[in-house]
Amino acid sequence: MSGRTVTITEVARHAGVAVSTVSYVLSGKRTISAGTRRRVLDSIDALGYHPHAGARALASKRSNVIALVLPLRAGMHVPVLMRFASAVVTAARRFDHDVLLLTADEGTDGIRRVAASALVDAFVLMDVELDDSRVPLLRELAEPSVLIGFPAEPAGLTCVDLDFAAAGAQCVAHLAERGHSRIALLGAPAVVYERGTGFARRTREGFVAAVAAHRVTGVALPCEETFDEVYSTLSRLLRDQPDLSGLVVHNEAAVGHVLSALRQLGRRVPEDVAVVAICPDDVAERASPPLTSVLIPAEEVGREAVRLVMDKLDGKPAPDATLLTPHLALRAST
Amino acid sequence: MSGRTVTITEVARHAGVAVSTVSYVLSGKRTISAGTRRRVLDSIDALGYHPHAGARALASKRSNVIALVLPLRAGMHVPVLMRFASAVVTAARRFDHDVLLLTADEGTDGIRRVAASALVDAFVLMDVELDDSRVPLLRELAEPSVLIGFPAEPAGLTCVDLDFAAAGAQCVAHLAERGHSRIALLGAPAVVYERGTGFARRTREGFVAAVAAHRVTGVALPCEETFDEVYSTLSRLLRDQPDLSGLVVHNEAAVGHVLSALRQLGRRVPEDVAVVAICPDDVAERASPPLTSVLIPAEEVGREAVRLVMDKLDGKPAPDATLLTPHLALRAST
DNA sequence: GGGGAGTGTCGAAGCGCTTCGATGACCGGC
DNA sequence: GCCGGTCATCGAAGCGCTTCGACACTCCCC
Repeated sequence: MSGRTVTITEVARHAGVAVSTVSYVLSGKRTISAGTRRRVLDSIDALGYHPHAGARALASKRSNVIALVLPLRAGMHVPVLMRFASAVVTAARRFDHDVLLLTADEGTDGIRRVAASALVDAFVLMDVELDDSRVPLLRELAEPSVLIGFPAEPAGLTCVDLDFAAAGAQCVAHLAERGHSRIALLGAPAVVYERGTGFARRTREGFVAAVAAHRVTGVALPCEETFDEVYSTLSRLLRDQPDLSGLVVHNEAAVGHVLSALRQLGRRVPEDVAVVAICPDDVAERASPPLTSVLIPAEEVGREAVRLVMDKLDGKPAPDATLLTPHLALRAST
Repeated sequence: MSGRTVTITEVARHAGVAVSTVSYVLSGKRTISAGTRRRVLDSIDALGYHPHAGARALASKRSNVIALVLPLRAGMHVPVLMRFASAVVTAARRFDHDVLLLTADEGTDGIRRVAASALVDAFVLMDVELDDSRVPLLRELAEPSVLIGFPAEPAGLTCVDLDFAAAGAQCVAHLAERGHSRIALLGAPAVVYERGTGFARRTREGFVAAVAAHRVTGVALPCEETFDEVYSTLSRLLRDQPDLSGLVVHNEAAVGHVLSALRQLGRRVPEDVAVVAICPDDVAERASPPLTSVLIPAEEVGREAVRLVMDKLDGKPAPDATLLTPHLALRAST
């Protein structure tokens, strides 16, 4: 099979109709009688026809490809990124679109280039930061875009993310309900807060607000990702506050170290210290003990981002902000 | 700026030349006088011209896009995958190509579809397994492809990977030189070996061969990824072989647990047990103590894969197998 | 039983680019 | 001073598709 590539003309000839009729069968943009449609569809499959993407893009001014733009900083959050990416591809396919991968190496030029060359119809940006250099460019582009994460000035943009403030608050509420009155948040490395990464700050804000609301004592600390740093942070914390009994960990890479360090400091989980994590499910499940956690719903975020960008492509209005409700999964650590 | 999109016709008019001349300036396929070239290039920049990707693909039968096909199984190896992906994109850009991301969800149909629709010119497959359903399809496609990893029957295919057998052997050699005569390999979870994943097996083979060659005692065990499993495997191992003093860990997810478990079993690293890991650099560096490791050179593999696929696109011959030499980085754990 | 409103289908004109053959201008050799 | 050969450039023919206007029917209402 597949000697040469099959064109719409051959399909038309095979089905005994005009080329335009085949096109209309495929696009559904004009009514076609059931009989003709059948014949055309049969010919399509008999010949193994696939429309030529370039020709289609040229004639229709739509490439049916969206760009997925990777974050500026590699190294953070990595496994989650992969799940986002995979979710975005899967969701895009459901709208009959493919996904072009763009890295930050090329910076804003890459975005400009693929937009200008009509390679893609729209953009999904992952892991947007508060002060993101790609954002101003997006504003002047004709192509629609959706951001995963929130920049400092999100007005007029379409952004999706987990509601991290609610996630932080939910962890506090959970620990408070369990009777813990002195708790701590171990967050991202200090540099991440300084850089102004939105999700880290928002979690902390949610934590702080909930601590006040629930009338418990809580302290939020940044947390480096080496065992030694985690160990010393924790031992200091437990020395200063011996009755600390609840811990919220929002740092995927440090989760394992936190558990090891507690073990080594002679604290049992959950008997002495209850631990809630904000991290992907697989990390929480693989920990020992498995962690009660607020999962980062990568699939859901990816799917939602694609849905929004498709709405915008169709000219439908899209809400500026979409915050996905966090869900707490109960496991052995609380 | 950028009211409407600029076409080659407008560039030609602006520069006072024919459309074909502009095209030849861009492609270099015919000689153009220096003066004309200059004028054309100036016009291109003045107008901000970018060739329309679809039109170009239609006329030239080349899309300048390659497909990057994600592995069938998600969840394994994840951060490394992301680095591969990023390396592939960066390398592809150097050849003026973009990268389309394909997931396994769509299976072989996705590959067939993008090939038939001329969306991509070539394929790079990540994390190929011994018995990979995508391989037979690739063989019948006209588009060139390169595999990262090795299937069971690689004849006639172009494959790239780290030389895992050499990596396993190198770890053994390193430990043997340091005077360790009783060592063990903690590998991937049992299911990974059963599934026939190439890199896991090849590391083990390299380990076993090197153990014999260096006349040391060595045992290779699969290794699950929860702390409890790691702990019990290790404690059993140390009970049965109290003088075991060298450990090779080829399981990114278990690295942290191995160190915690050793700590908890009262063995110091490297004083009591020397540990070598085969894992990405960042994992080795973040461990405590930082691990001597054979790094998985994601960037290099990605770059090499792209280079090979571009050679094939140009009709140049490409070697069937490319094995990248492993490099051992000395750190505190041995 | 003639006019208007749908239906279903066709033909042709592009979309923006590459590429092939043709054409002029210019050169050196006789 | 005319001929063959480069060199630089042009014009036009597609590439495979979508879309627009036109056309031929059928149906129904007055």
